[in-house]
Amino acid sequence: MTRIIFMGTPDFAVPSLKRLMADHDVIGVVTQPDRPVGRKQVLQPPPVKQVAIDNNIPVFQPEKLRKRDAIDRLKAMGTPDVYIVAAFGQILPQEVLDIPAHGSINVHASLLPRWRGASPIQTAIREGDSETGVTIMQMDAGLDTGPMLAKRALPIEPDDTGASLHDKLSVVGADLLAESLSGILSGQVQPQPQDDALATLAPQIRKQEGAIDWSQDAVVIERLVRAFTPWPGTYTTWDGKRLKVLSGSVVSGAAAPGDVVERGGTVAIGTGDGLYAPTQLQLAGSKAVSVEDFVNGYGDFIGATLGA
RNA sequence: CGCGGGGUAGAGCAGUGGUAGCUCGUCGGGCUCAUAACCCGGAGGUCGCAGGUUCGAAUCCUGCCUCCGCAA
Repeated sequence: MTRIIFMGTPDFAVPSLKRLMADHDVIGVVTQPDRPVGRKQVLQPPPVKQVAIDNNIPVFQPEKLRKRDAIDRLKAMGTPDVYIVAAFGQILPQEVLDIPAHGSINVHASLLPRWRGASPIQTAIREGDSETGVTIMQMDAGLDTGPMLAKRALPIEPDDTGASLHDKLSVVGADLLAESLSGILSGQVQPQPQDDALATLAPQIRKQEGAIDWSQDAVVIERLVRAFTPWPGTYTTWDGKRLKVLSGSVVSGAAAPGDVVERGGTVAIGTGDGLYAPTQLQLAGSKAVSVEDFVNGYGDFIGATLGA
């Protein structure tokens, strides 16, 4: 039984936490503070906190773990053998990393050193990678720069979305963590330094990146839509209103960027190269509908120009 | 009280005081070698709920329920 304090926040971290609880002694959970969510702005606990509460594990929710008193309170939770971090959402100062005898271990959703940073899953899809995976690493003061302890690859399917890949990787991460933890702690695993020359960065996504630029190639747009599903979503504008593009595919043909045309019975939009045929659309204020329903209701959609 | 848009036929929409309409689907018939094509015809709606104003309300007013976009 290893004594563990777990640090994580969103759904991605939940499978890892659950696996650790099954096999080890999780003496505490550190997660982000409750945040206001939804139109009502109701405070909602992060998913990881909910799991901790359900299992009677003490929870600590520091606003900033770099603050003096936050570190002191963290220490007061007890000294575990190791901190295990999965999508926690805060940068840990060296002082914190060094508290446990075995340091701090991170579960990261990419094949490091590729896609260090906050959005490895979406970025891998967006850039058209054919595979991605999970890396478990010894944390150091840098951003996902520590030596690697275990790695597992996973192909990115043509229909994978940010959501589907997220779900797969969260499970793979939990599995890999569970399988490799004892070997890591016993010193049987040789840490492998990352090759900085191969490093790429997956920075935090800003919502405005979801705005579709129809002058880009259809394949690029198609990947962006999948990568940003369901968050932060992709959109264009039509008739002065925001139009979410929820899914679609690339079809052959050509039209001026942003022009809505009809090709062989399907609705398609012109891009820089090729056509993009949306399958699910959502106009601001109404619910998501198939492109067929959309066109039934808005007869003047075909012939319009989007994103103007 | 963060800002804003909706709830009308099975689906998506139009209709802002005077007998409820469009596209798709559906049913029946026709045309065709054939069709997700085309033509003809039909069924299907207490216009979210409850009050109010009016000779008359989907349409105006009040309250409520509910869906959604932005923001966070």
